[in-house]
Amino acid sequence: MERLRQRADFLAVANNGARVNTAAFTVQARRRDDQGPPRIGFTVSKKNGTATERNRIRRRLRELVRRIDDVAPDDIAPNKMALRPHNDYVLIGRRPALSRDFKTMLDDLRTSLDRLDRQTAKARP
RNA sequence: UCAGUCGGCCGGACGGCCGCUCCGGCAAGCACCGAAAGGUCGUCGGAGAGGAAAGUCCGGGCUCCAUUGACAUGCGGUGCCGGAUAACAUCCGGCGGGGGCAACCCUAGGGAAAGUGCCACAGAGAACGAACCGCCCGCCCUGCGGCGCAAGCUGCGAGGGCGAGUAAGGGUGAAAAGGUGCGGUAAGAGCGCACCGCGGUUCCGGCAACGGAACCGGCAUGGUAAACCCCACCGGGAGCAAGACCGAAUAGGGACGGUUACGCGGGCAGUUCGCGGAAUGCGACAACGCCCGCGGGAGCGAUGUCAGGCUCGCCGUCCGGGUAGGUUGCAGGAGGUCGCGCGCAAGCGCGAUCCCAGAGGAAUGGCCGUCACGUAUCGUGCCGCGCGACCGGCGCGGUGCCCUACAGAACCCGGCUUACAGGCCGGCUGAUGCU
Repeated sequence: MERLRQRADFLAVANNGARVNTAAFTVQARRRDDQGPPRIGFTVSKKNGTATERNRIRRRLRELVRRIDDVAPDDIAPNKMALRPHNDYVLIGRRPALSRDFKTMLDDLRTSLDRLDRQTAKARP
């Protein structure tokens, strides 16, 4: 996956306004005006714990993003769940991400992405 | 067997599926991102967190800046001795002091006769040596007793007063001016003596810290230096966000060219310079900049003219600095392992062998399975004492829980400190039992 690495990119996504909260993380999204693949960044601030715990949160979030395309339930159209190209996403980790069930978090991410899609569709008619 | 003490080590294992980062080989289109610098994408093989990676408390390497050298002063640090080391506040081996039956542990351990300060409370007294209660002596008064007819004489483990002696005892304190004992004395006192302590000298042992012995001195020097201070030794500053290279967009700077398109005057500034003992004094200077004024010019309002206003250069090419960003520094090192030698040891030397993380919004992971370990509980077998109950120990089986503590490299090393579930190994000491 393409990663966001520069501070300016993170600020751009944060200022876009499209965001969805779940128990374990917050998702922010921003549409770019180019033809590149989706890019994603992770933010886990210091208030979430020690360096070891923050590492673990980021790794589980990263694994979520990697798995999002793999196994889509049959009852939902797969292209609706995936990360969209020419979009930037930022996942902000929270402390429950340390211990929350992995499959539950995967469902969380799917519904969040779905809601983000509808938000951005509403925002730019 | 129990209790203790010291040292060392490990810090889940194996497997499956799907991934991440780096290195090396091969292959490489000119595809993708970017204005550029540069980065991304394939395949095969290999490697990929710790004992503390942590705190950032010391010591170095490395980098840049500063620096003629030496001395002095200031500031900071270190502080028994010897050794190890690149260096250290570290380590090793000793010494002194303190604690423990012992193994062993603790120790910021120079100087208090250079000077200054402080020593609360209690207590009479806390430092140019004190005298409260006492003890003792002398004198006087009172009291009591004896002798005497009386005046008086005389005695007293009695009371009081005055004067002198004393520091043994009591009491206060963290500490009371050497300690204990004997002698001595009116009572006492290093006043004398013995031992201990202290100080000095000499000798012996030791590289040294220091230890031992002999002799001398009657005792002089209270404590506090993590109070100031004194002495000895050490120390430039900042850090990989160091530093090096590449380098936009935008704004701003310079040069040249084009365009008629700027010129002049004054003021301001300041770790500046000169004069001066000095001033807020006098004088000088100024690239760039800021302000004011004068003259000229250009542009702007639908257009022309006049008056007034506003703005002040524009275009092109090149150059330099520098920001975002990129690359590098950045993984072969005071390196690991093994062997031999030297050393009590810390460690050192020689030889062989190995290459062992390198991210950058930060790789080393996610989801599972099996097993081990631990723990709880249930069932069952054996042992204890002949049996039963209870209890304890051991074994087997089932189930549940934890399915693992502290914790994540960030330029690199040597240390220190702090955190840590559970476990393993070894040395030593004490007590007890058996032979």
